[in-house]
Amino acid sequence: MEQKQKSEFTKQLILNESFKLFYKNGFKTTSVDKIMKTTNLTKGAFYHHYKSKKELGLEVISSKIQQRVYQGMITPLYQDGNALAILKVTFSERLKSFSQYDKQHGCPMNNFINEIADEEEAYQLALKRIVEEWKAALVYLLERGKKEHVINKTISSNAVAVYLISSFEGIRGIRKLYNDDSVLDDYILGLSLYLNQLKP
Amino acid sequence: MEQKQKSEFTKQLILNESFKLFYKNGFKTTSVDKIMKTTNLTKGAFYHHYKSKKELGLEVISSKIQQRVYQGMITPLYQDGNALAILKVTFSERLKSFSQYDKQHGCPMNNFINEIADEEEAYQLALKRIVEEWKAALVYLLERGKKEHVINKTISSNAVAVYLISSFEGIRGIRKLYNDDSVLDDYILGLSLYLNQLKP
DNA sequence: CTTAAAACATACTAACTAGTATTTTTTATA
DNA sequence: TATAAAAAATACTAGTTAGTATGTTTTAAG
Repeated sequence: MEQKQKSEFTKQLILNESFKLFYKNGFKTTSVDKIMKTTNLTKGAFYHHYKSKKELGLEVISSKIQQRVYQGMITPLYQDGNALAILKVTFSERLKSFSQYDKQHGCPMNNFINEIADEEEAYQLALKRIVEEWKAALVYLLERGKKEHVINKTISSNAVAVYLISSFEGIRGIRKLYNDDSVLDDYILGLSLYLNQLKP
Repeated sequence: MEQKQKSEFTKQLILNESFKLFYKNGFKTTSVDKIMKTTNLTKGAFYHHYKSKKELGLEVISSKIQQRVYQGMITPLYQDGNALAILKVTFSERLKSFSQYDKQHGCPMNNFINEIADEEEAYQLALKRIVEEWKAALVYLLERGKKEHVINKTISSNAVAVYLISSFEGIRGIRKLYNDDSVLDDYILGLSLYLNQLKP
């Protein structure tokens, strides 16, 4: 009984440290050796729990990264309340809540997308799954907003959802180039202009 | 006299092949060995022309990538004509003009930003320079549009410029996840909705 | 034609890479 | 408490990495 728990703990430890190192230094340039050094375990433990680095990468995406996006950007969209206000708050508060570290290193999902999505279909699929769920949540909220006469019925929810996701992921990258938040402030202003124009 | 030309040709050859390989496989995972194999030259030639891989990376950014962004996204903004129409055409035509290969591999600049901007200040600066010139061109065009009563004077040109750049770079990444253009069509629709709302 | 420098080639280093083979330690259970 | 399986450690392989040291070839200029 205790063994299973300990084993699961080890696997999670490797997963957590991997996520951190991938976020900090990139996936391809983080070695299994480096990961295992931070866990104070050895390669034997790694290959006991994961059959390859690729398998680990996929699990980091479908577990750690998905959780993060859900918590920060998807779950809030299912709240009750004015759809437009929820959009505005979710996007801008998320940006404002990031630590200096997170601003400097961008979006873990976007980093993965740009580093390895064009390399291997398995990564592509795992990442697409998250984006699609994000998009679905946005479309749901926009449609609700339309029903409740808060959002212009003539606009395409799909198009707005894609545009919102694109701009958010884009700014997470652009922000890496700067050492202050002015570009984020510009983005938030641009976003709120955009959202205001979705009114009926 | 001839020597200088040949030497310059070699340096450009290395630069061009590097750009292609960085675009295809990423910067950190493209080795100097691989680059020199595609040029049919050897390591001796490489380190004669470039003092390090980092120096090469910086030159790829400030030369190859800058040229590409200028040609595709900046120069067109300085055309005469309706500012809003120029924006719409420049962004959507650029997206539509990409080859399958370019759609799959995203934006070279955005790839660099997400791969190495948080690693080394020199890369950050070289990339920022391009983004700033792009932003300046957009702001110039938006201001001209305001003067010519084509664009709403109350909006912030800076904010719109940042929002446009973010969404464009974002969609270039998101598109990597898909095998068809529907997400690009959604983006273009979302963009034109957005641009229409910039009218006075 | 000689000479020196520039352009490039060859052969190396030391560190790192993903993954494997084998052994030791720990744990559950009979 | 004996035993087998799970968990983890150790030691290895074969390949790759950026960069260097030392050659050889080519070219320009006297």
